Amino acid sequence: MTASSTHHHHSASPIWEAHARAALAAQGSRAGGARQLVIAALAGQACCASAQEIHAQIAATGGATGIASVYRTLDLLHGLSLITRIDTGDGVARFEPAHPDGAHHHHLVCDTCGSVEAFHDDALETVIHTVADRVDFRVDAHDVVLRGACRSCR
Amino acid sequence: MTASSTHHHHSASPIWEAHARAALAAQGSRAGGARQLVIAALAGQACCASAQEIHAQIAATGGATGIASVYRTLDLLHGLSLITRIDTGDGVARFEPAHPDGAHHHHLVCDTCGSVEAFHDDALETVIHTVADRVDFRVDAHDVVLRGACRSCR
DNA sequence: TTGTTTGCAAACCTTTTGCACGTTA
DNA sequence: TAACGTGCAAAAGGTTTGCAAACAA
Repeated sequence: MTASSTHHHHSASPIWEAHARAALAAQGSRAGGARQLVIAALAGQACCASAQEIHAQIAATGGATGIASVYRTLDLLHGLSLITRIDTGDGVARFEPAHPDGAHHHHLVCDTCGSVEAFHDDALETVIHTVADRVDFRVDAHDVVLRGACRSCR
Repeated sequence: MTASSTHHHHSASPIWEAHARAALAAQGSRAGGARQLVIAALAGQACCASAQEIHAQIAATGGATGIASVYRTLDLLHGLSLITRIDTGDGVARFEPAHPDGAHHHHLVCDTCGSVEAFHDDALETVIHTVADRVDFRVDAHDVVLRGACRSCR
């Protein structure tokens, strides 16, 4: 049994939040207000979210942040490999926490309604590592996106 | 022997070009000038290309086309599944001919120089189909992007 | 002729950047 | 205080759309 379900594995990551804060501090970054809000929003999301969505969610919880700070924080976190960037094909970048243990999932994107679900598959990971070893390329990361119709749109 | 090399499989597709033209005609579309130029440019490309690149290449070969017509044609072709859309992660959509026999490849993207190479792997295709069968989602297409550093940037 | 396609320009959206002000350590 | 972070507004792409002229069938 190599495959898990498509259910989300977590809807909030206090562990990741602490990890991210520590990594930033260790790197010499300061703990500004906008930065904290973005990290908290990322930690609280179930799957990937765009910069605009994170900005909106911060506003919805009473926070106030410039959109530029959201983009700058995402850029900073991504540069430190604290978040993963996902392109679901609609021209908008989405992000989600990158777990320190390397655990990650891939995405099912509905072409009709645009919803995104997560899935994980060990056999898929194994094959990708095999491919990564044989190509003349140093592979640091990989993305797999399955497109089609979700349960409700099907 | 399940895996092929990372070399490009074709640098021009007259077969695809005829196929695309026939599909458009069968569907009632007219053969306008811009449309022909975009189809010819797609047929002649080795791997995926963005709308802007296709537009530039048409200009380079003496053609003249409005960028809007390039986007409209790409949209039309994509809607008929005559081309595949690839997102390499830089926020620009890229396209390449979709072969009628379903043959396709995936991409290696260099995070340093942005170059894109193609690769194919049968085991990867098999695993993806297995995953597609088990998830609660109708999977119509899939994309795999491996990121890292190409030979020259490594 | 008649509906389709095209080109231009303007509009849209996401993302980036310059710069002055506010904040952290 | 000295460097860093933030917000605003403007700029920079890429992509889409309205519309009148050009064109294919």
